Amino acid sequence: MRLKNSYFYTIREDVKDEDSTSGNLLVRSGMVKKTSAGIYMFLPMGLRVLDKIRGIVKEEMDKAGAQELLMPSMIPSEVYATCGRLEAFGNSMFHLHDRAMHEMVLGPTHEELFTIAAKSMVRSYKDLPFTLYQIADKFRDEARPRYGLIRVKEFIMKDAYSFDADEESLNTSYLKMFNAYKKIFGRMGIDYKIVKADTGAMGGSLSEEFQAVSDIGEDILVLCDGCDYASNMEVSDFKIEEVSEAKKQLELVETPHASSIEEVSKYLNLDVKKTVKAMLMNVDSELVIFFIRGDRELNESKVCKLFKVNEINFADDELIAKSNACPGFTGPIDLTGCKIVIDEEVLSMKNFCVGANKEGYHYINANVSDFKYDLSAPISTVVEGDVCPHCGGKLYFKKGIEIGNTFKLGTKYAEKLGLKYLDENNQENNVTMGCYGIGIGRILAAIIEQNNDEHGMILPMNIAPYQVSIVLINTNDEEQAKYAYDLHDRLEELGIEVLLDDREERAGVKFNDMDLIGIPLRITIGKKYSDGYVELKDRRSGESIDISTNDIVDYITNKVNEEMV
RNA sequence: CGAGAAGUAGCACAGCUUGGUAGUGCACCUGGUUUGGGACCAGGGGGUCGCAGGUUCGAAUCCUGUCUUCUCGACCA
Repeated sequence: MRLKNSYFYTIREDVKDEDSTSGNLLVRSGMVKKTSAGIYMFLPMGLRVLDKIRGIVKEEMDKAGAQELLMPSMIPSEVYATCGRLEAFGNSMFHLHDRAMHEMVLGPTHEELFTIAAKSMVRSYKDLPFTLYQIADKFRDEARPRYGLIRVKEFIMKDAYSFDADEESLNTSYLKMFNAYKKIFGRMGIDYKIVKADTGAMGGSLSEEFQAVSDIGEDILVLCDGCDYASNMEVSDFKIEEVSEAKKQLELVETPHASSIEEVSKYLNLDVKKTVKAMLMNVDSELVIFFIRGDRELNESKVCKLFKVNEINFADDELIAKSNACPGFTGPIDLTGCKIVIDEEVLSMKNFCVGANKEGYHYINANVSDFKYDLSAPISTVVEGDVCPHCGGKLYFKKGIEIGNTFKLGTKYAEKLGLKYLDENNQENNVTMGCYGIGIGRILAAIIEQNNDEHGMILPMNIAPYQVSIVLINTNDEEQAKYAYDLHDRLEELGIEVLLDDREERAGVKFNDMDLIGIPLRITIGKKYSDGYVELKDRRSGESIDISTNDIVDYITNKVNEEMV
């Protein structure tokens, strides 16, 4: 490709409305352009990169035996109503209607349609198993789009669905996809972790996330320094530390104006780990007060699962008034008028501090035997330094960008949509499903977040929009120009993707642009040409060497092949 | 959805307090000098100052409303 007379631009300064390195570099390189919040155009240079990522994903899906198809984006609402997912997605789904006022949605994910497609084909156990996938746009009305391509309202996703006769067969299909994912992210050189995760609106029994490690990641990954335990904070467990301490006498103490945990522990000169705080929540319009150790947070996803609800909210004053709780000084002792749930950890705590349900007072040396409760369950989040539930090692955190997710769905969708098969004994059974997603755009953002410097993005050979660039320094030198065009043509004939910068710009402008868009190898044709040499520069290492014009084609061919994975 | 900030040329911004010819840098066009890491000189093109009302002889500037974008939170497969 020649740059002269082609669509290509770059922006020299950071743009104001991008809040991430990758978002800024994508916009500055002219790969994408924001249409509105969370919606982007992919311009020619950006589409090439996207296609590379898509290509690798497709290759590995095909190798794993999955078959590609394409589903529509505009889908009748009834399809989602069948499995109760209109509610599950709520207002993160885009709604529209056709001229006959039929209610439609823009698909946020496609379990239902794939299940319906499978129904057309599956009759007997002999028809199973198989796996289908598509690479297509998904629509989710994010409350707050963020970080360039990472959180957007319209995005390209690879979603695959496996169909099996039973759980055992699902495990095989699942493992195939799981291994394909490892290959995909491995080939792209992404630094990632696989963590156990919440199944959320998808439902099912197991969910594992592929998380690209990055400081701008929105998920917290809980990792262990002693073993390979890895989980999303939403579902992360920890080992409760036993406190062996003689029980002391309960005591009411004055704590004027100290209502927050920090204030109380400071005022009483107590370790926060010796305090228990109350979370006054509205669960299904009922007041539930949760008690957890002072330094922890309430884990919403664990609580939601416990109560089988989609969401919990803070209780309002009206609801709180149904109990004798005193916000800021709420404690479990003699608390009435609400449901009391304590974290499992509290059972192991001794002589802790709790609110006294009386303005300006707390109890110290409280113990579980001092109060009644309705339920005890693990309901709090992990903090760094907690003990690993598997090996006893120390847990630490990293942030991650979710680039892939695999689910064992089980029979949820098959049951609701009537996807059944006849087994060897002529018995009707539900098909067991799995689903597997990869965010194509997120991968691009994650790669850039992990690979950039002050000059721009540094893309791997198999992702970069072009493998090699040729910078023709002096476009007026006819001999050098002719050589540049010839070299370009010869490399292209050999199947190498070349970008020839033949614009009438100064050398620095061209160098900077090639660096910005992350082309791995750059050939410079300039002052050493008369001696029979061109310069070859490696984007990642920054090292450059002079190569004879006789050897450059072979050298480039070998180097490109070497780096393609 | 709650709180805050901002919308002026393709991009980044000044001007607004105190109303009176719409500016700067980059980018773009023409000519010249340059030519290996974002050149220089001279000349030039490009704006209904987010939108709609209002106040005023006169509004980018003051007032009201509205839309959009960004930040923090809530939400999030």
